[in-house]
Amino acid sequence: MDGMIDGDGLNELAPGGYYLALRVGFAFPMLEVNALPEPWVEHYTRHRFMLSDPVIRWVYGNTGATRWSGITLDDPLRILSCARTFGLRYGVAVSHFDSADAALRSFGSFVRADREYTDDELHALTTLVRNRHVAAKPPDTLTEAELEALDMVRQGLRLKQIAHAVGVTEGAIKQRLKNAKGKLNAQTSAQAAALASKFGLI
Amino acid sequence: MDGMIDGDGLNELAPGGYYLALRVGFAFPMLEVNALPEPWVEHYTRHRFMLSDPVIRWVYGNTGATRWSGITLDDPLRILSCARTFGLRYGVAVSHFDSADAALRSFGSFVRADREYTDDELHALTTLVRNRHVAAKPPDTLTEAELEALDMVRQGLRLKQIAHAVGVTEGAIKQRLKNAKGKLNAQTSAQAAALASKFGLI
DNA sequence: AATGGATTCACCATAAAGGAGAGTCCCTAT
DNA sequence: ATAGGGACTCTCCTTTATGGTGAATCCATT
Repeated sequence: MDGMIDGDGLNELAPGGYYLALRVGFAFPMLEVNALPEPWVEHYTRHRFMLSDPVIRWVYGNTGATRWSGITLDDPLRILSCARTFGLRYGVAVSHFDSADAALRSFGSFVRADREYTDDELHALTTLVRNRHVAAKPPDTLTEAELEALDMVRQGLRLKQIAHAVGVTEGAIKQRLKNAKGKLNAQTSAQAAALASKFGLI
Repeated sequence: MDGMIDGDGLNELAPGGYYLALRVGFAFPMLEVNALPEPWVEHYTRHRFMLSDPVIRWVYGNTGATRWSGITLDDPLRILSCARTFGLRYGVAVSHFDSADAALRSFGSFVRADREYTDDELHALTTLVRNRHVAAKPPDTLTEAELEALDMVRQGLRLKQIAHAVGVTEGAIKQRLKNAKGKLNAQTSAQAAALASKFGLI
């Protein structure tokens, strides 16, 4: 339903579930993918584990990859052992930090129940997070006029209304939307507006 | 540009800026509004203050409202005094927890530079966060068929393609989208899809 | 001065979206 | 049982969006 494809073996690398937070800025990520088991998500949410979670604290304080078992931060709420009771036994945390790119971070947590992760898998997951981080980068080539038109489409205005509000002809708005669709690789204005919104461009 | 209106006096209550995270679930909110001063946002982001920020830790551990000056949690990175150097002098933290509503929390941080907040203002901000929390609640009356159609609109499919993929007539898809627009109070399918996406419905 | 890019606009044909109305199916409350 | 209500379906018609083509303008770079 989501249209997300698994071209990078994520389902095989994390058969027990995973969590991805891509392009975290001030506090929260532009894109969040939560494929952890629902019971654990429910329990984690209800107990507000995030700020105490050693995995979260590790990815905020480090760059690279580590097995959960290699995290030496204290765990007063015993969140990691609690996770095991939900079947989340072996895990890897990956943190990617791209200082050149607006200080945006991406991180992921990956789980399997059968055995500890290998060094190769750690490396593969590091690469995966980096690739997803790059893939989630929004295009920066859209002009102000194009973004303005997209934003008004998102708000439910018609081309005629947009043209009148902006003070140009309807043809100009069409052209702006057409350009925007091309740059966002979108088939329709609705998709382009949704993409621009998801990317935080509007 | 965003269409957000200030019908609740937020600009007067927080002349120095504010931050709102509405309907926080597993880790991240459905809606984030960051109206803090840009230099502070930049500094805060680059230093990854969030997990250490006593204000964030307070809202995650409490319900209600407090002045920043009344937060007794330790502040090893001296984030609050650092904030003062950016002009964020007096602040209020509000945390709203609605256990009856899927364990979703909302919180906000509000700033003014001229004087400490009054009790009345604390109360007003508490009400404001609760109202915003409720207002951000997505409608739950959309049917599966309607959400399916909206999701395919968001992905850039045409009505004809949607109808063919789903196995119904184009007219049926139009009706589903019409119903969805009514329920979401949207003028166009593009707006409806963007709204449903923002609400996390699709 | 020339090149290229971005923007703006017009015109036309076609495709898609939107609106009104009515019928069917199914579940529920009277 | 039966009268609603909601979801779903469909048709007919109107309005709107999209795609293609061409062209003029403005601007920064070469």
